[in-house]
Amino acid sequence: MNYPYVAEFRRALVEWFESEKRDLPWRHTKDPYKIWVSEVMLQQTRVDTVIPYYNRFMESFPTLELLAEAPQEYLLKHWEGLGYYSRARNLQAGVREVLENYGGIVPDNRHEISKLKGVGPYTAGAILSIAYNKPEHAVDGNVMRVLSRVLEIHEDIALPKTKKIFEAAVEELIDPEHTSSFNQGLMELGALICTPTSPKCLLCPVREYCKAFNGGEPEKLPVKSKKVKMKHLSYDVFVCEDTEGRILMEQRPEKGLLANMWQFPMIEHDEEATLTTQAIFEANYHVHVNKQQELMKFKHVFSHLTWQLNSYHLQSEPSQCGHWFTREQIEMLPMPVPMLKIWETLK
DNA sequence: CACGCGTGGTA
DNA sequence: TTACCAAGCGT
Repeated sequence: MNYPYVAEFRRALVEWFESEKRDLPWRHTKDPYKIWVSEVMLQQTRVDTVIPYYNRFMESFPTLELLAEAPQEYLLKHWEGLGYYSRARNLQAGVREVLENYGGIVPDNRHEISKLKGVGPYTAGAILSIAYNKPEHAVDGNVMRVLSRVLEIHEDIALPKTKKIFEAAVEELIDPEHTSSFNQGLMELGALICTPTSPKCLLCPVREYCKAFNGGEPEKLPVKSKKVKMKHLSYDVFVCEDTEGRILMEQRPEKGLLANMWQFPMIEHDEEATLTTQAIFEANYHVHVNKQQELMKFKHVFSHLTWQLNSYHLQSEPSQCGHWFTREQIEMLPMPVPMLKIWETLK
């Protein structure tokens, strides 16, 4: 790699991290299970968002055994609002693998830990370096941004193959005596100093060893291509309440978007089209509707698509078909954010 | 490899 | 408002 300041870079980064690191809940433990949970929650998710979820999760599932035994609906309720719900199912599957195949001890080597569901190259390296002090790379978006600037790497970080370049770089740079602080230091630097826009170079502990800073244009890095094409879908959503106060719910399929989450019945219609007729709803869900009133209309944006939701409150006769719940029971069901919005409005 | 998979914050 | 993100992984 031909980077002349390895020793100085390590020392400056580790010392900065030790003195400036944020006080975060998962930094009070070296329990590999807890580090694992924190790393999964942090995937594509902001620190401030994760903190309350992590704390609540550890109150309910302080050990790997308790998580392994949890009913999936109870687990998903703890993940409700955090997004990427397959992370929760994969985490539980991974924990069960550890109990079955490794005697309840999280593996301390990349080969075995990488076999666990939901543990990819980044998460493996993070657990190994933070919990076990192993000199393993943990390359995420922060690390690629920081090192693209420090080393002036112009490869497109949106391309999967580019990550190999950064993993190789970390393998050379990593401080073998302080693997945890080194890896976390790179990420903390990316989060606090070496930010995507307007990096705070004058506060950076490694600016003297940064090629982009010395070259003058750290904001031009990293190079990142790739645009996302959005799909738009429109639905009518029906909060159908019978004369006994029970409300009709449905569970989403076990694969795909919002898998296994609960929702009020939804019927898709093409853009700008008329609302679903009461007759169509009655036919689809086998209920007799007495009254219908508009609830709220709003847009919900996912990473790769948007929903236009028009919601209605229906009064119906009791029915034997479908899943009907009391208001108290609905509070226990894991629901995605757009359904929670409708629910909060109705209450 | 490209794409599917949530949500809330920010320029 | 649109765009782009923020500690990725599975398929």
